[in-house]
Amino acid sequence: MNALNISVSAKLYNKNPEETDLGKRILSKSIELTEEMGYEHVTFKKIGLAIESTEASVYRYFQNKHQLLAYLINWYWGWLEVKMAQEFMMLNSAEDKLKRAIELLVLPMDEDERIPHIDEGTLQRLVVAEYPKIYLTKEVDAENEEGYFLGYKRLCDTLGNLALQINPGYKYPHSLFSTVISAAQSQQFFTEHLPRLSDAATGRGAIVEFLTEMTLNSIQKR
Amino acid sequence: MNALNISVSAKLYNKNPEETDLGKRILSKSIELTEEMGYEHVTFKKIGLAIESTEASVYRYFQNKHQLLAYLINWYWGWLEVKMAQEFMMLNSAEDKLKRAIELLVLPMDEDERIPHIDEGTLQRLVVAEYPKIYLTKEVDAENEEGYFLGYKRLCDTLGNLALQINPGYKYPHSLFSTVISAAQSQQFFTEHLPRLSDAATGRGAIVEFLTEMTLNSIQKR
DNA sequence: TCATTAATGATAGTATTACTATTATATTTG
DNA sequence: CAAATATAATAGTAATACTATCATTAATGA
Repeated sequence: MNALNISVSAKLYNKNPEETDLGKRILSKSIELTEEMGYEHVTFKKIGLAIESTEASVYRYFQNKHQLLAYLINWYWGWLEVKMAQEFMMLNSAEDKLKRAIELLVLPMDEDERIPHIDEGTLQRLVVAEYPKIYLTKEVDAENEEGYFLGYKRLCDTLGNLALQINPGYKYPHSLFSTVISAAQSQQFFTEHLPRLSDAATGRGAIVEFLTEMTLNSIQKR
Repeated sequence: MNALNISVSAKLYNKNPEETDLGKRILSKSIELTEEMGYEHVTFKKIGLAIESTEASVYRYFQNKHQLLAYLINWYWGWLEVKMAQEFMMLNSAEDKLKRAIELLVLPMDEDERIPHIDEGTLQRLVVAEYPKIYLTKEVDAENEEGYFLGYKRLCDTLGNLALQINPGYKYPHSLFSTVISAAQSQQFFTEHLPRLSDAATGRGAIVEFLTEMTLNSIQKR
């Protein structure tokens, strides 16, 4: 069906939403609703209403709101990795790849027409506003074993390996890229809502520049 | 009474908890409970029980759980600033001050005996596990106007100004320190729960080193 | 010292949430 | 066509996040 399929751990759903029409509508509408009213205000009842079905139907696909959020966020990281892999083919140096990766983290996304039920731009804004909520819980260790955070980890590894290509002696590739990915999100949020916590009044370009400088200066042999 | 008083915006409480015995017990126990069972599982009813009073009493001090969390986190940032100011007096160079600031962000805190109703070590762990939850909401703009995030902003400014002493031309002091403060928290969390997202198996010393390098390499004129 | 006020305790009640369960109906598949 | 499966419709429950009321106690001040 789809030319493109993003893999998400089977522990992140009850029933695979990518396999049915109703499932896809759940994804589509829950992205919309969550971005619009914020995770705390979303309920399965509201999603049921939005997909013109019922609460019970949503529960057949996801155990609860938290699992649904984890699914969406993992889908996003998975999708970003695919995007990056595509773009990296056209680049030669690890440095160029890292620079482009940072742009992909920060710049607005346009819709991928191969996946009509997911609006990547809206999903990106959702991730900016909600991503830490999937791991900042007391259930983190149990959920970690279920693979709730694989998307983030993989992305971190990928970027960390690029850093090691530039400087094999760099000691903190994982820390650096968990920091950079996280900062990419929070700087977007701060620029919009808490501008005193950023210097990006001029927009996303400044965020990209800040992160790129920070990344390369950290890695560089000296 | 107290030799030391941390100032927290009056918008962060209904009735000042520092002024009464019951208020202090609320602070003390809610820190304990939140750190222990996680923000999501805390209720005012449970806090009421823990202070041997009632739900209604807790509501007299704080409008809701969210405001209470914001209070605690602001108190923490305020207290960190005081600590830093104290320690900075013994240091001369801006670079030394920054280094020490990063240590204070990451290393475990010991109890300040002047404030017996607040266990700073427990509060620090609470902040590590919960701090983004106070701003990642749809109410962020309204709460920002009420001063819910002043503690974070002030700390960011203070550290940003130190950076500007080292390099007055540095373009991203706010972005850098909101990133560093945030990374200080999340690296502690990752080290404990999602170790693939950090390289600090050796402990907090490695986090300090990572952050210090990243900070100084970013600021340095070159 | 008494009267007033303020703080707290005890209890009840409400709307919403986060589910679980049941049954009926439609659709698909073998 | 029979059987299995997916979904829709509905009901029900325990917990949560409050709001409200009233009684009791403690503190204050004339």
